Amino acid sequence: MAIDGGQGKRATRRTRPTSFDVAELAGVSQSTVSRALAGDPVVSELTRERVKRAAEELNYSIDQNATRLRTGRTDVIAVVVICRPGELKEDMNPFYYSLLGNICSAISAAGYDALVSFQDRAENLNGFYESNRRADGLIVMGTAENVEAWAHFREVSESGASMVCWGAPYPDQNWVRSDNVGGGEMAAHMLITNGYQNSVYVGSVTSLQRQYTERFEGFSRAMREAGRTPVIVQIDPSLSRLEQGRSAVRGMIETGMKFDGIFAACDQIAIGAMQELQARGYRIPEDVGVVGFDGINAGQHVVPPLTTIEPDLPLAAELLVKRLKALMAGQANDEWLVPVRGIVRGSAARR
Amino acid sequence: MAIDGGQGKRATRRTRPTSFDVAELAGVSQSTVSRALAGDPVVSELTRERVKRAAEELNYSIDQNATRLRTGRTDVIAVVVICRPGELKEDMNPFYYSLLGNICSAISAAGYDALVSFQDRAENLNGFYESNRRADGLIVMGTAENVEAWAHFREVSESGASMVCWGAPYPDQNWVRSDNVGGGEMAAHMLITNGYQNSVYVGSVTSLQRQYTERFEGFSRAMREAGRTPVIVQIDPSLSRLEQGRSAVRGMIETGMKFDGIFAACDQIAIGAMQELQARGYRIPEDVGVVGFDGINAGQHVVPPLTTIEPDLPLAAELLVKRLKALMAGQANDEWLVPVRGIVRGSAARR
DNA sequence: CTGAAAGCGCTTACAG
DNA sequence: CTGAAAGCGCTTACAG
Repeated sequence: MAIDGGQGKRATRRTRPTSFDVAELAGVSQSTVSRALAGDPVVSELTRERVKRAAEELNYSIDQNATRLRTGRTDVIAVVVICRPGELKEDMNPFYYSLLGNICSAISAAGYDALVSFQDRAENLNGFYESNRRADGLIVMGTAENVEAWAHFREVSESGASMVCWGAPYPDQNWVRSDNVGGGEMAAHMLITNGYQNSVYVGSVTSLQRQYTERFEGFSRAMREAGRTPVIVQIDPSLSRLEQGRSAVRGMIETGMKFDGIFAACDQIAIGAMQELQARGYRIPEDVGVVGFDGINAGQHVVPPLTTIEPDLPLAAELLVKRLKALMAGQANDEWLVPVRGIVRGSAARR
Repeated sequence: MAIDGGQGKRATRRTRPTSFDVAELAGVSQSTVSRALAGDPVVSELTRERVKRAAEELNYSIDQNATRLRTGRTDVIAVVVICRPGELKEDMNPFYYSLLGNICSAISAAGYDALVSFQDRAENLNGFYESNRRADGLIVMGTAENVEAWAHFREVSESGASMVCWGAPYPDQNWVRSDNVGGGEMAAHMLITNGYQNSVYVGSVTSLQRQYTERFEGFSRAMREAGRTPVIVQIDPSLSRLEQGRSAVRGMIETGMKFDGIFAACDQIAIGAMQELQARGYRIPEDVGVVGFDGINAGQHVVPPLTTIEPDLPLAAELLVKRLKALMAGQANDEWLVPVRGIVRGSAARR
C-alpha cells in the first residue's frame, strides 16, 4: 500500500507535468516557460534551449484546453457532411469523400485541426461548434435532399457563426461552388461536336441546391446557341443516384422520347443511365453519348469510361478554407468559383 | 466614440455570456446553472426550467474549453489516416474513405467528436493528441508503405497514449482487423469451385502490414488442402495499386507463367490486373478468374463486376471505437476480428 | 529579457 | 436541493 506513494489507483497515470514543473526544473518562471515554448522571440535563445530541454526531460506537453480557454481560439475548423437521413455510412456520393479528403488536407495545411462529422437526422444535427467553442469556423457540405439539415445550418449561420458551404441551397450565404454554368456549356459542346443531335439533361432543376439548376442553365444556353432545343428529364430524388439514372432512361425509352445524348447532373446518375441503356441493348457511344459531372473514381472503371466535367478539387478545398479564414477574420472575400475541366473518355466519343 | 459603449472594435462581437450571467438572470448561483445544464438530477425540475429559459434568452452556450480544462476529458477521438508521402489528396485507396466514414459515424454514435487528419510526411506527422489534451484517444489507419509514419505512431503508442489501429504493422499493439485468413480461404474456394486450376496470389507478403501476409496464409492453406500448390506473385509496392496489378500480370505473362486464376491482395490491384489481362485479349472470367479483397465501390462498375471478399465495415468501425473506449477506461478487450463475406460477381464466375 | 499576478469559464468537493 | 469557493493550466498585460 505504501509502495504507490499514497496515490491509490492513480499510480499508473501520474499527474501530468505542468508549465510550473518545467519552470522549476529549468530554473525560470512559469511565464518564461510559456513564452519560450510558444516561440515568443522576446526570450533569449539560451533560455529557450534550457526550457526546451526541461520540457523534454519531463515529457511535458501543453494542455491545449488551457490555451484555448485563455486565448479564445481553438485552431479547429469543423467540417460537417450532411447525409441523407439514415444513409450515414453507406451509399454516400463518393464525390463527397474526395472533397472531404481535400478539405482535411487544406485545413491541415492552414495549421488547423479538422473536426469532422457526418450528420443525418434531427437527433444528431449539431452545428453549434462555435457557440460551444469547439471550433473557430465551420464548413458544411452534402446532399441537397436533407432539407431539415440545411434548415438547421441556416440557423447556425444566422446565429452569427463563421460558416462556409459547398454548393448553394440558400443564396444569402457564404458559398463556394463549381463553375456549374461553364461545365454545363462544356457538356453541351462535347455532345454537339461529337455529332449527337438530340441531347437531354437528366437531373433535377427543382433541387434545393442551385448547382443542378446552374448545370442545366449552362447546358441549355449552349444548346440554344447551337440551334437546339434544351430538354430536361426530371429525376426522382427519393431514389439512389444510380437508380435515378436508370429510371430516367427507362422513362425516356418507354415514352418514346427521341434522344441520342445525355448530360447527367452527376456521375452516379450518368453511370445508372449507362447501365440501363446497355441493359436494353443500346451501344455507348455509338447509339447514345453520355456525359457526367464530378469526376468520381468509378467513372474511369465503367465501360466505356465516362466522359465527365471535373471540378478542381484541391482548389475547391483551398477556396473553402480561405473564404472561411477571411470570414473568421471579419474580412471580405469573394472567391467562390471553382473552375472545371472536361475529361474526354469513351462514353461520349463517337468514332 | 461614446456610442459603442467604450468597447472599441469589439462592439460587433459582444463578450459572450457566461454561466454567471445566466445565474444572475435566473436568480440562482453559478454552480446551480452548471448543474442544471449538465443534467445533474440533484437540481429540482423547477430550477432547471428557470435556468434553461435564462440560458436561452441570453443565447448562452457552454464553453467546452473550460469544461475540458476542468474535467480533463475532451470527448474527442482523433482519427489519423496515414497516406503515402505526397499522396495526401489523391489516389488514396477508396477503401479507407469508406472505413473513415464508418468510423466517424461510430464515433458520433458513441457520443464523441471525431478529429480527423490525413498525415503523410514527417513535417506533418503528429499523433500526440492525448499529450496535448486535444483528444482522449486515437484511431490510426492507412497505408503500410509509409514506414516513417508507422514508426511515429508506434512511439505515440509507447508513450502511453490510448491508441487502436486498423491493420497490423506491429504485433504488440492494439489492433482491429479483418478475418484475412478466412477471407483468403474463401477466395481460394471461390476460384477452385469455379474450375480454375492454377490460381496465384498477387500481392505483397513482405509488407509491414500483417494483413496481406494473412490473406496469403488463408489462400495458401486452402490451396494446399485442395492439393494445389500455392503460388505468390510479389508486387512492386512503389507503384500505384492499379499499376501493381497491371505490372504483376505483365510479368506473369512475359515469363510464361501458367495461370488461370488470380487472388489479388486488394480490389485495386485486382482491377489493375483485369485491365492488363483484357488489354492483352484475355477474357474474364472465361480465360482467367479474378478475386479481390475490400469491397470498394468501383468493383461493382468494372466489367465484368469484381468478385471480392468484403469486411463488415460498420462492425469494423464499431469494434475500433469499442476497443478504444475499453483502452481509455483501462479495461481489457480482445474483440478485434472483423468477419468478411464473399461477394460473388462476374469476374470469377465461370459458366 | 524576465517575473508576479490576474483571469479565461467552467466543475465539483464541501458545507449547509 | 442550493451556494461559496477552490482550482483546472495556460497567456498576457504590466512592471522592472
